[in-house]
Amino acid sequence: MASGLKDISSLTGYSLSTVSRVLANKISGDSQSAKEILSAAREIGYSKYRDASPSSNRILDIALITQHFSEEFYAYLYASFDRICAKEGHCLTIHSLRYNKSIKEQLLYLSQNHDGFILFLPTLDSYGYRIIKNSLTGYPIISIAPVFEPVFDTFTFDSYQGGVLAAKQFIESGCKRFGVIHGPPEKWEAELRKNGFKDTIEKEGKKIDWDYRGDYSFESGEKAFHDINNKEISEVGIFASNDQMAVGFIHAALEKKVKIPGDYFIIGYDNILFSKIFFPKLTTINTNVDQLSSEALDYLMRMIKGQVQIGASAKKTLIPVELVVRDTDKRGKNDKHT
Amino acid sequence: MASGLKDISSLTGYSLSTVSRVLANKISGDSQSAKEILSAAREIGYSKYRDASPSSNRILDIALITQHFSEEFYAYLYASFDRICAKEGHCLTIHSLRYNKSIKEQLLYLSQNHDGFILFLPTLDSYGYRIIKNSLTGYPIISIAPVFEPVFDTFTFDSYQGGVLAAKQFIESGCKRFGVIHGPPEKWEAELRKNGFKDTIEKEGKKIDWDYRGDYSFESGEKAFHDINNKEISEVGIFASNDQMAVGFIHAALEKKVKIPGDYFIIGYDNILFSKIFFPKLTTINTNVDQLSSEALDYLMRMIKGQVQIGASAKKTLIPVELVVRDTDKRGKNDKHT
DNA sequence: TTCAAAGTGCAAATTTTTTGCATAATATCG
DNA sequence: CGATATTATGCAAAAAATTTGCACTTTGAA
Repeated sequence: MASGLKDISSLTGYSLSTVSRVLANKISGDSQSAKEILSAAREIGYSKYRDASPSSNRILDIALITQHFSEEFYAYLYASFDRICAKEGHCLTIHSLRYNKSIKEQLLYLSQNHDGFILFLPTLDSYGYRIIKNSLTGYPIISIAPVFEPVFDTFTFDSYQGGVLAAKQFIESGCKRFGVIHGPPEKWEAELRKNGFKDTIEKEGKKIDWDYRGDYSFESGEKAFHDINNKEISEVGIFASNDQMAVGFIHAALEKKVKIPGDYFIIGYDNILFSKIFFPKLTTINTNVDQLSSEALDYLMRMIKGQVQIGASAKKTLIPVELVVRDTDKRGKNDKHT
Repeated sequence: MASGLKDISSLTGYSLSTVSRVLANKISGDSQSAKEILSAAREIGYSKYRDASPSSNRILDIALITQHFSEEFYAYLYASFDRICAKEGHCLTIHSLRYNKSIKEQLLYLSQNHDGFILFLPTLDSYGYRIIKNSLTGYPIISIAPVFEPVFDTFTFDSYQGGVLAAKQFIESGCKRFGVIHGPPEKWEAELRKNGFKDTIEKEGKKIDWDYRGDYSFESGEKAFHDINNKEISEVGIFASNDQMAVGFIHAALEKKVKIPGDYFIIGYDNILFSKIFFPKLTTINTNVDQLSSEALDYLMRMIKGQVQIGASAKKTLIPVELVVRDTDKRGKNDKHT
């Protein structure tokens, strides 16, 4: 089913020359003819479609490149990016990188069918990122994975601010003692969440009375509870680096008939579905994924259209997060079912 | 960055003629040269790559076509298909259909870059499926969405059997009264789950004492509890058409200090993450997504290679499901933490 | 060892794409 | 409102890319 200019010509009614010129950018891509020709070219899969400059009339294909993981968050992320992309009339495809194959090879192939990449590769190291950068110079790429030193322009949530918000909530509601459940230390955003919390507490002249090194899992939240419970510290405002650990902590506490809120107060991070369903409803930090998608895509689009320089410096954009007050922080104690 | 035979030729060292012949299937695709040429052709995105017959040496590109939804299940599904696909050395991409654009147009475009489709479109009606079938005759397509009358060869879980398993468990553990929480009636698989349960109960000469029409949501599970609780029927074995409703039911029950298991027994369906985490741990029907992916992909591969006829009759393949006994059915009462 | 089948490269044949030129349509400016 | 510049279009010739006939080489089975 090889397709050529002839097919596009007979499909649209324009002559071969016109079709050729549109696809070689010898005619401004904004005319009616260009629009028809480009859309026909895309539909029949004409190979030079992607060489046409990304005018207002061309559907752009964006690849979200990640590694699938069986977690609610991924479903959220994909749905959000897809929704925002659809709003702009562009097309999103999702791909999972294989680590047993050459990253370069995989991305090179994908770059043929797409106009730009959004990378979400939280486990990739700087070295990996540089390989990508070097094999695709001049190709529009942004990243949405939290890293210390970004190689690509990066959009992430303001994890540090999340910690700050949690700390402020505890302080303002009169907590006197503070604890924190860490995420895995190799995760950059986990450190930021913790540091935002810690710094804010200490700036107020208070200190962290207890901390526990978790790994983001439900089980490590349970273990965290048993740890603090053995030490018999109570009436503590505890910030968990994610909701899973927060929920694990509460679960273990309830089994032991320990009151939350009451004996402990908890704020989580992520606002996963179950944090608003289960009893007691979890106070947590909400991340607005649509806002992240929207800003990231907007920037990528401008990159593709040549309005933003590619590859100069790698800037970071932090998307604000917000506190969602439910029932597990101290303040929520009095007005439970909101 | 237009690429041609010349590029492939200089990349692989073979002459233009050889390259041309490999890509036009004038040479068996199993030779070493064919392998090198095909892989180079794919990497630089040569347009006729997909015309080459799907020999053992060609990477196949499969599209999983769905509509994204922010639910754990979707993340599971994508990860599973991707894993199985990777095992075979093929490449999976995921796409979300837009209902405000021509389905035909979108799929036509995708068919250019892929060797076959897996459809997961639970909300599409027969009419929509027929449009797809007619616009892509001869193209390898299978479906994994539960429907009454399949248009494409379909692989789904044996929902009816799930209901049967739940009923048997209740009967064998000595339950005397039975209830069911429906899923939305327009969902074919929800009806099957319910019917499997009902038929098995009735075959034993018993009857369904209570039923409630839910909509798969957590909230409708809570409402179901309030419904049965007002009617003061107790010691009932209740089969919920999904875990969300089962968990909602339990949640509402625990708030009212009603015992589960005890006053009610519950079996859910889906085995979502939280069903094994929360207390009491939910007895449920597990679906083996990897098995579904594996069988579906295997069949699609054979379709692509021409070993299975396309478009003759639309057969259904039912993947078995299994009962996971935890704490909420009657039997689980005695050995809680397993 | 022999012979058939499949693979390879060169150069010619064929197909596809681009471009020069003439003309038509559209926009711009006084 | 008309003169003029700019852009779009199609034909046919030119250029580029791809396929194929032919001769030669390699490989594997008998």
